[in-house]
Amino acid sequence: MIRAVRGTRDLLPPETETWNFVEARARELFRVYNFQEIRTPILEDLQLFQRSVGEETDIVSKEMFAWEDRARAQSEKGQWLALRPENTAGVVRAYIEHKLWERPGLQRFYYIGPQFRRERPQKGRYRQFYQIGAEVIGPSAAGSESPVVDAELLEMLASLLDGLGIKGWTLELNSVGCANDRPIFLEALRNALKDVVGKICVDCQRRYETNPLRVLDCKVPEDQPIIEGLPKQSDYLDESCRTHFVEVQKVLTALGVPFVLNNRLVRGLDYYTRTAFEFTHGALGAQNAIIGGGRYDGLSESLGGPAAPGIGFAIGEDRLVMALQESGAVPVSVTDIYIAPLGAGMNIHAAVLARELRKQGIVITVGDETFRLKKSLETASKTGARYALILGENEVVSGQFALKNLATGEQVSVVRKEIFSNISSAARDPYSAEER
RNA sequence: GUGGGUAUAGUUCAGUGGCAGAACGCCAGACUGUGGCUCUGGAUGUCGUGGGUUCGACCCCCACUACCCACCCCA
Repeated sequence: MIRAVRGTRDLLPPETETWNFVEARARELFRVYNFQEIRTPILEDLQLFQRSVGEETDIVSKEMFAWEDRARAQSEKGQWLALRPENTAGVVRAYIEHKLWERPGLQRFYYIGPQFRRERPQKGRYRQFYQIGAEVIGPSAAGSESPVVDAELLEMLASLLDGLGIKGWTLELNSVGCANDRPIFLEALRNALKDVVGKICVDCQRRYETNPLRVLDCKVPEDQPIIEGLPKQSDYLDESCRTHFVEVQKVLTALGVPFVLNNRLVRGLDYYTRTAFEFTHGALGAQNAIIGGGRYDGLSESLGGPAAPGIGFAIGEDRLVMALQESGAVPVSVTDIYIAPLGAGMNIHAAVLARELRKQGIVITVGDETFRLKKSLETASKTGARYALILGENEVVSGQFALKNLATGEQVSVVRKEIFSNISSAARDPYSAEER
């Protein structure tokens, strides 16, 4: 048997209803905040990620699907391609490639799509996973560095989670500084670590060499007292970063978005500056981050573009869906009427009637004239139809249709034109969340 | 890449060195034009794969593979 490859999975109904629900809600929210959709290729030049995400990050150094493409000519080498491990780099590449800074004002993009990382799968982590993300980017003169932009983005996310009915999320906030102050902080951190390196866990000893910031993120209980004594990023922010961060918090408070400061919050990608944040949710297992993001004021320049500060986030859609399922409110698809043709020659009458009703927007499933009525009603009931409509010789002759409410068992006799009005009283929004 | 767990029906899982099981689901009948409840019957399977031990292996041993969870790392 051929199976879905490791770390990938099929999303089946009815779960896909939940995915569509989440995406529809996100699109609606993006529309109101004036974000527009951007679709960048899944395949990119490997260099894009080496230069943005960072050559030394785990994502690029060992978790990317990358390969050398076939050479175009015998004398040439192939281009190295990669499946995108995240979408911000692609968006910024497109921003530069199409000179989008020439467009007036701030650019606000959103995307929904698959990303790929060659990691060992576990709960909430897949090799093909889905992100719903957004980016705000533009010249400083357009206001791209404004802390209000940060706060607004966070407020939008809070609205999304609340609007989806997701309970128990936490917004963790930090500032990771900028190119001016980060080297100073790093040096202080290294110095402080030098004295305690023998006392910390083996992973942290390795992090001390590779990525000292990660030590702050350590979860080993024994290390916590030591970490408490280490320098804090917040004490090393330069004046502009500090005021920026304070302003972000002020606006957030004014907007009524709850958050907690977490000066140990570290982002895994090299390009982040200043505001860094994470929305977490309990009951997701070890992978509790549902949204991650932050500012990347230098990214455009490091990719050869103009100065174009920006901020963005990525929602782990797989995890968001899990959180939604935890909260219990997931949408269900509904069949309005199951038409049960009864007896030879009734299929054709059923098909004609189904066409008429569907034109009115009624969701119809049609049975088959060879089915016994008992079986049709049973199938209708099991597949979640609200009504069954019996269509046999009697109905064709009399023009009176037996319309049965499958929930209550009530059955009425109606003429063709009354079918719609009899069921539409319970009309519903296909995207409204209903208790299953 | 590392560690732990798991692998038996469509699903969730029992099971014993000697005939392959339950519940739910599926199909059919009781009830020929009335579902849900009940009852009766039926189909389900290379017992993950490949070796080994044994008269005999779903069971014991070895290897492999896959999945799950966790670590590293990250959404």
